[in-house]
Amino acid sequence: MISFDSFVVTDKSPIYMQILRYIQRGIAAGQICDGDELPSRRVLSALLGINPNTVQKAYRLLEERGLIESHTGAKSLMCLDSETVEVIRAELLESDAKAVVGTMKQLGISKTQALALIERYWGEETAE
Amino acid sequence: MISFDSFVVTDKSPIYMQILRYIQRGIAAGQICDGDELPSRRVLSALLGINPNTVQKAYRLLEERGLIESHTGAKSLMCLDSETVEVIRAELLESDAKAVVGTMKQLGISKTQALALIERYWGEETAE
DNA sequence: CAAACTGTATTATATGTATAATACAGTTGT
DNA sequence: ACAACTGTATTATACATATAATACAGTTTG
Repeated sequence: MISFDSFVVTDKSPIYMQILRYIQRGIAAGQICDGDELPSRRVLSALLGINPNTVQKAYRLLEERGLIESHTGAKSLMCLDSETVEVIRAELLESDAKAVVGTMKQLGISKTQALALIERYWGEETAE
Repeated sequence: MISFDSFVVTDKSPIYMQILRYIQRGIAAGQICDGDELPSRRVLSALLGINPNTVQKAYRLLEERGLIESHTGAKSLMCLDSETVEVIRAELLESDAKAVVGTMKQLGISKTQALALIERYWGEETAE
């Protein structure tokens, strides 16, 4: 069963989009795998304190992207192959990197300063 | 006169928020200074191809934050002191750094990998 | 079988964002 | 003074997001 423990709604973007991204990041990080069971619409909505329709909207998008399989009455399952996982991972990495480079450049930060800043905010990550 | 040449509406967030951020980043980068003249609501809306009311909403927020001064009939001017500029700069840097660190960590990237990725996407920035 | 769960669909309501069309008061430039 | 610009305000409309309250069909489980 996919966990939503670390899901938080701080963002101002639509909740159904945040759910979508949460799943995609889970896939990219290898925490969410093919065949994994998703919480039901009602259960997840109760868990997150949001409307079932909002969860449904997110799940519908995931299905349209071919990432999950849903059938009336049955539980919804993740539907992934290794190629899909790699594509998602690459997409997320690229968009993240581009975003940070873009905003930092706009602030007039040098590459060295940017790297130092990120290193500092990485915090107590010791190993690696 | 403050330039909006490098302003683009790609983001999904509200346009008036994007205008707000654009100004704030300009302030932080030192491109926008105290006393600078803002384009009028009508002119900027025509320039960006959006509704005057949307620009007004952004300008109103800037005024509520004390960053601009507006008076009926008169042109709107930036209203900044060095302390304000530093606060804005620090806020933007912190939120950007936190955002990228958060998302990269969620993807299970190591600090070294993250730094390498950013360095790569920084592109052809030669000096510094 | 029957109860309790699934997914799916519909209708209504509220709010935020954006547009459109005006209107009016104050300032600026000729 | 007068025209052309400013800022500000109002009303109406449209769309996206989110909630609420149901309803129904299919499955899973005891």
